[in-house]
Amino acid sequence: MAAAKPPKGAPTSGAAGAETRERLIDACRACLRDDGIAGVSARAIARHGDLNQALVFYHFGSVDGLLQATATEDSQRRAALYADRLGEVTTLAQLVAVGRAIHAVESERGSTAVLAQLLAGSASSEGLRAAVLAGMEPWTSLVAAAVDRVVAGTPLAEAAPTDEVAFAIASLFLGMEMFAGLDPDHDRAASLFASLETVAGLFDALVGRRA
Amino acid sequence: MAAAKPPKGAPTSGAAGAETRERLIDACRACLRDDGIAGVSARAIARHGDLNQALVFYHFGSVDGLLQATATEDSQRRAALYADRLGEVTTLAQLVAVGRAIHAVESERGSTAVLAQLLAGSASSEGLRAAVLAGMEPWTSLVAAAVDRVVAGTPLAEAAPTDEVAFAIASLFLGMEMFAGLDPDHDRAASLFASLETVAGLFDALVGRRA
DNA sequence: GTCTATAGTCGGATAGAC
DNA sequence: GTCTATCCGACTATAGAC
Repeated sequence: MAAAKPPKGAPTSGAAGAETRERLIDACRACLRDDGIAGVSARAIARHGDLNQALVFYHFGSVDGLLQATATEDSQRRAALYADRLGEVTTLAQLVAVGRAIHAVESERGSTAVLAQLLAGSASSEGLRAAVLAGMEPWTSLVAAAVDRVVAGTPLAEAAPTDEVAFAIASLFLGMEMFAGLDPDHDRAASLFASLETVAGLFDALVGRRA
Repeated sequence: MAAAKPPKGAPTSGAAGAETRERLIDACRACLRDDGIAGVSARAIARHGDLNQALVFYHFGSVDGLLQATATEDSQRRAALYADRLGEVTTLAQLVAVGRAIHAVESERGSTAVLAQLLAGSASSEGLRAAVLAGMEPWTSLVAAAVDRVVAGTPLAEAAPTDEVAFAIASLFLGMEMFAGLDPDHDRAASLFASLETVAGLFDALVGRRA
């Protein structure tokens, strides 16, 4: 319920401490990916990174603080990594192609699964909820801008406000990943993207765009 | 990790026990909705339903057993409730309208949020994973059949295999609900459905359908 | 079938040695 | 900054009274 309260502001400034901080966040990611939010604890995280349990509290004040830091760092990494590619999108086919590529990478890394678990955890932590929400904003802005360019000058520009489409795309990614965890055998997302590319091609042709 | 193992098969057959079973499942739902999977415990569930903590173990063998029973019952309820309406869908506009109605009801009840939490929890419980997966099947079949009727005779019949569209729709619902929990102030799902109805109208007109 | 009581375990968090 | 040791509360699960 309480936000992160490290002993004194940010206790880490030296180089040694900064590396430990990173290792803790990495371990937290791995723990979320392998065991889910329900399996997270300071001890479980420490086991995943071969670290000492007390370090969680020294560097982040609480388990919740570490989860918040993980959410923040993950979303910054994502935005930095994909800003360029999303910025170049001008057709639906390109948007779908970029989406497919991003999904492939993030799914492989398990990053979307981690986000899903953080979201689930935000039901019981106000601070985590705020951190995840703040982290989503730059991402959805990027997608919204891309959608803006795709529909510009088509009849859909009015019908499908970009915020909503960006929201739909983000929701789709997240939901797909949650279901993917259920049944890892067949990768439905991959075949869905293949179908989407066909539809996107039809759409672009319809509105007179070329890739 | 272990599946449900009630003391002896199904220990409940009398009427009194059956009611307690229901109250436990209701309390489990409420607990998942309010606190998320990370906040679930036999004690927390008991508090939500004003019940005794030991009853969880008598009726379901373990907390995980109760979560599995909740997943199963919830999906049966959902399928029974919406089979009729989905069965009558033949246009995209109808499908979107039914989707909007279902989302409104389920979102209000918190049922989709409960499903999202159960899915998150299935990362750490093989038994729960199986229960949720089994519960999804009748539902996706219904949606797939509806999509089948919608695209029959259009160019999309080839491009968008119904299983994938059903998967996409289910994913979208789930993802939307998870994000909705982040930011309950504006209901993005509602405005998205409004936009979708416009697009659906365009599509139906394009393929020569009328609602 | 439901309750109280309790054994045993695990996790959050801190104190203090190094 | 990192480690060990530890307190304390919450949890799962069971035994046994009612």
